[in-house]
Amino acid sequence: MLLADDQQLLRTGFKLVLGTEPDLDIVGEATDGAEAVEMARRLLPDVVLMDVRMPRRDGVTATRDIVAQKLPVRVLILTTFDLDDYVVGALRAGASGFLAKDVPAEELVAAIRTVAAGEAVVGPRILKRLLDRFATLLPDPAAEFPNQLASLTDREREVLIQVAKGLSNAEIAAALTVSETTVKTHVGHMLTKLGLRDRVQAVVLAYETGLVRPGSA
Amino acid sequence: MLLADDQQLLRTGFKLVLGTEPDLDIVGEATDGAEAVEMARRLLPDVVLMDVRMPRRDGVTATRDIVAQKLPVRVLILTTFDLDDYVVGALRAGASGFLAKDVPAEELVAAIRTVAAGEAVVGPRILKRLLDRFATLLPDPAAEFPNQLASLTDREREVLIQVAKGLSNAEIAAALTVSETTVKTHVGHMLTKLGLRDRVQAVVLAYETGLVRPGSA
DNA sequence: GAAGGTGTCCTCCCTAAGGAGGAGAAGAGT
DNA sequence: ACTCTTCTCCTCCTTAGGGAGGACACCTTC
Repeated sequence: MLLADDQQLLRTGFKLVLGTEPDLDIVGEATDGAEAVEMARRLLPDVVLMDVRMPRRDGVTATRDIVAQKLPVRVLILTTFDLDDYVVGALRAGASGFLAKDVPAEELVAAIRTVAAGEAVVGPRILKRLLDRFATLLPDPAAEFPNQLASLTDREREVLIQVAKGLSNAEIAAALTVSETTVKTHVGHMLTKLGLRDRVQAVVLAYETGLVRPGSA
Repeated sequence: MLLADDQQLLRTGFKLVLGTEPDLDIVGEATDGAEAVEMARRLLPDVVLMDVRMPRRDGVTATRDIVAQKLPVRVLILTTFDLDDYVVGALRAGASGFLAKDVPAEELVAAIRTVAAGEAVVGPRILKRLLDRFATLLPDPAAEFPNQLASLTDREREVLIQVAKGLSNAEIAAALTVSETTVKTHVGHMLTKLGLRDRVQAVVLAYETGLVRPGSA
């Protein structure tokens, strides 16, 4: 395990707590982000305990570097304040967990073992916020399609999906084995029902409502 | 606390485990989703332990109902298999936590207390998946756009973004304060560079590559 | 100063797309 | 039986979109 925190006092505290656990070894201590990256690469610890706020290089970008190098190293972020910005940034950077620094010792120890096992840990308060935010970001698979799409007939919705794949009317006709005229009729009805001008806007709406999603193509 | 699970055996198991905790009372047991909603409203437990898969009404929609009624009740979802779909759905529904049913007893107890305190709990394996997914959902400024988009000039990419909003050439021209001819030139170049046939396919590509994302419109 | 890239604009031309309007067949509901 | 909806297909017409090809201005870079 690698300790990365600029506060000497805090490092000492961690060493005290973790020293009682025979299976957890502190193989090094870094006092800033740049040093943390260097030591992670050299010492290959299972886990890096990384403070977010550090001189020279903050914990988030340091995490990004470590993860980008594809080292067999998991990063557990420690924060004094559970600010969303840090958490989201660290998440993107590829951190395996986040804990507030005020966690009880046993929880910290348990968290380190969990992260070392390749799973994730997030402190409860932070998790709460994260989930709230996550919920608003996520498309809802179970949700009914808001109002508008409901007015479409099955066939029209089907055509819309084909349109949202980037297919021309002729291609859709071939795919559904109907005439191009029929496709044009469906497309026309679909557009007026949805109040759209052209198929381009239909594609946008399909993505925005979640009728189709990136990656499902 | 309210137990909602259609398996009698499982309910008994939970009662055994939770019975040893003096501060945790099971105030009721529901055997399906509809019943769970009704009992939650009537008994107002601090926490509902809810199975995802239940007859009549699955745990996710039941959770949605409970949350929608703004009851002072937190829902902790239990899953046998940590399938993403359930987790995402439950999240959207407003659940406060998710645990796999194979958690150790102490963890379950701790989780219930955490959820009762208004914070969130997610089992480590599930959390890992969730974080991975979350990370991909978040815009990552550091990621290069995969190959193709890189060949576009700034202006062409800018035009593509406008196209992906569903705007016509004339509208784009107005938005960028250039002539429509210019826009057509950019669109044409953009299409040939990306090997696309028309603007519809351009929209699809914009969404699929993450150049634009659902919700950012 | 020449060359390449970019951004701006033009004309000429052709086709896919979309609107209007109508029509027949099959099924569900009254 | 009758109506409503959906799906199917048609014609006629207009236009936005896209391809080809060229032109000019402004940068950097060599």
